[in-house]
Amino acid sequence: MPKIVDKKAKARAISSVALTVFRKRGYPGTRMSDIAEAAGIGKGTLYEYFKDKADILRFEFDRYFEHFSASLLEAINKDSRPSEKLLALIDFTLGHTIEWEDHCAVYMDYFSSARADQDEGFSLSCMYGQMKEILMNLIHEGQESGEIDPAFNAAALSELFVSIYDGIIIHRLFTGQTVDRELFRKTALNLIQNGMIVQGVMKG
Amino acid sequence: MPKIVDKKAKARAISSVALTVFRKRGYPGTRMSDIAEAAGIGKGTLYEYFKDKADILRFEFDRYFEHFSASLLEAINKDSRPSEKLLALIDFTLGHTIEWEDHCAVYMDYFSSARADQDEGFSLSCMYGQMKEILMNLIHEGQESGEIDPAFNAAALSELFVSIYDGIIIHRLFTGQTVDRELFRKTALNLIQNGMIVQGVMKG
Amino acid sequence: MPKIVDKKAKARAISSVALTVFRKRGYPGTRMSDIAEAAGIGKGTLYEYFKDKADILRFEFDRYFEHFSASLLEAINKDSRPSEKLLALIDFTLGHTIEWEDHCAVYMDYFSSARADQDEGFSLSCMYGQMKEILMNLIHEGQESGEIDPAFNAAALSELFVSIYDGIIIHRLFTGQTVDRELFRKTALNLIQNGMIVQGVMKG
Amino acid sequence: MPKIVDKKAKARAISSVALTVFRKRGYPGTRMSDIAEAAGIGKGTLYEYFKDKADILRFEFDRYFEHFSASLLEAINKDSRPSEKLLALIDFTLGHTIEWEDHCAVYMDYFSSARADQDEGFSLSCMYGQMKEILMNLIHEGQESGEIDPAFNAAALSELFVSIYDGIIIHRLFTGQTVDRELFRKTALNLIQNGMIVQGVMKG
DNA sequence: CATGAATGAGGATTCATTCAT
DNA sequence: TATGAATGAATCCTCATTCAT
Repeated sequence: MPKIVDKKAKARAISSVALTVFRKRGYPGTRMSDIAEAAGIGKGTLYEYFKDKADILRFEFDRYFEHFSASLLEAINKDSRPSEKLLALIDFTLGHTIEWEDHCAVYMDYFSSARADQDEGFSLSCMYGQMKEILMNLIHEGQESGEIDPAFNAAALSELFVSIYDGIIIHRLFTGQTVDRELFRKTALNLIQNGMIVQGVMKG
Repeated sequence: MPKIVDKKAKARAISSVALTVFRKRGYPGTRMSDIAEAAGIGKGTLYEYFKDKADILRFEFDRYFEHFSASLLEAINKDSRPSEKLLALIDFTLGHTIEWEDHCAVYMDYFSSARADQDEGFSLSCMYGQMKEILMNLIHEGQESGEIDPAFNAAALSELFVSIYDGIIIHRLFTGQTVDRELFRKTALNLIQNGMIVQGVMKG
Repeated sequence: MPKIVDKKAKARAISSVALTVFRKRGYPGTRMSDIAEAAGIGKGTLYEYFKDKADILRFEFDRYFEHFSASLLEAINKDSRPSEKLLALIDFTLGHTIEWEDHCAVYMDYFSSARADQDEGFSLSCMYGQMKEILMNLIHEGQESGEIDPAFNAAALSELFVSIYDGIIIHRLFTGQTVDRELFRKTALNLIQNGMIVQGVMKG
Repeated sequence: MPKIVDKKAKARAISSVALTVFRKRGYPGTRMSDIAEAAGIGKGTLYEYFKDKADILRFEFDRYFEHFSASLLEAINKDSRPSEKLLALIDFTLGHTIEWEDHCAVYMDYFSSARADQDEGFSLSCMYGQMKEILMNLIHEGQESGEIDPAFNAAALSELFVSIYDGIIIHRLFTGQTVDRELFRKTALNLIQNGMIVQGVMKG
């Protein structure tokens, strides 16, 4: 009678430990043995749960992304106006970088390693594309309803938002946090709100 | 009489080639032999001009940083008002990411994977620190003169600007460019300008 | 259940093989792959048991030194008179060079070329210092009790003995053995005995 | 009209500088560029005067050995009795290690590298053989004339003398000098004299 | 299932030697 | 003759992955 274990659960437990190690040492700087040691299991055991090193990263990234996607829709649908939805979305992403801070490091690691593996053309545009799509639609709607300054190019603006999201993550990764997170979040939101929203309409 | 070579010039030529290789293959994914081959020289020759792999990057980084610092002051000093200076500074950095695109991409790549051994004399925090200092001073001045919305926390705002700078670079690294650069630059500048500047004062 | 290996025993087996390779090819001339091949294992496996090349030697050196130190005290304490102890000590060291011939040869080889980086924890001077200390004390005692010719300077004489020890080893390394070892040992002992001991007292 | 230089003289000047570098860094630890730099010439120039790195060492060794051989005969022939000749010879060699101290380091380096180069059988016995031959003859003569203790095996004793010579050199190389050289020399000579010479005969 | 011992491909770096000038 | 720029063979060491137990 084989020992019965919840493979899924153990995989999650392992990758969760791995995440903290990745966070500390960076993905390329982390050895499989580091992970095994931190998880208190044998090196070989890792391969019972994951195909290879990248697979651990991928697994944890997927968790991150799934949660992100699911929560995103929820966050948007609370509000009704396009501009409100848009701000809610942005606020959500900023909050998400705080809540899933450890994963954000992985997020960067994931892209870097993915880029390195595939000589050319590993395009993340598909993943980002989804996000930009949502943003663009909201911007368009907001511009049509007069809530958002029509002077903005929707594609450029949505790309900017995604870039800001990435930037906040990586800058924190590089320098650590120097400013209080919630203050930082509010600052960012204010800047975007002031910069984008047509005041008369919002207030009216 | 020996062959006479302009060592400085050749070092620059090599590191310049190396940079494009780093861009294509990523820093960790680039072998010294790749660089040598691309530069049309022997592997050993690299070590006549550079201490090690990181030294090649450091060399280009210095060039980048020197140019950045020098141009920055120039860009700022054209204008007189704090808010104008601030916008000029932001505009300059955005333009700089376009002009030095390869360098930016490679640094992001390097720093996001180096983490573990970030002590080799790449003055990342020094560069960011300097930048934030300048930003904060301008924001403060602008707030005192009433040009910039006093509701903003200067430290948070300057960190946000630097984050946006990083974000633009890394997002481009991940996805390539999907939006016209100049349009993108203008969009970012507009958002920041609208979001931060007190209109009455500016127009007055 | 993993393969269980007596790491200590395997390390000794490997280093033991390595020693013979060092002896044959010289320390600098021995490649890690030579050792691996001779030991019938993979190159990487060496690093499971030893930090680096020098560590293999260090391991054998420790074994040698431990055995040397332990046996030394034993050899001395059999006799009671200082002069007898001294001769026993010298006799012991001469015998030791025969018994541990390979080790001796390799150390000479190592130390005569290492010079530049003699800081890695080979306690050469410590070993010599200890030895000279013991020798000097015995000589002094012997001189006080009238067994040893008081004309000798104790420090110089003990340094001479250690030099002879080194000389016997290195000469054998260079030329191989041309004279029967036991005869050689006896000759050396006689010379020293005759040269140092005050006859009247010994015989009396 | 070519620049006329005394090739021999320049070679000697170079190898003389090289010697001091070898002494300091050891032969394997000395780079050709180190020598060139110390000699104030270009790296390539070394190859105008020497076939390769080993050739520089060999050159300097030859100088040493030639001087040694020539002076040796001189030293011996001053005295007439075998035992006096023998002691003079030993005294000469001891003095020689003091006078040619720098070369002694090279002497060891030379043998080590020679051993490393030739997988097997690089036998120094020919060189040492000459020395041992002389020693053995003197010992035999001394024993026949009753000056030297007939209990000694001449071959073993002469090998011992050569070993002591080597030992003094290498021990000094390892540990530096701790005892005054002249005192050390006298001590060694006394030990040998007392140990070997039949007193009655010498004095008689 | 679990393990960790074994592996070897892979890469950075060194340095004696060559050779164009 | 003198040079030093260029070279690439050679070697150490790392670490993801495999597999016998």
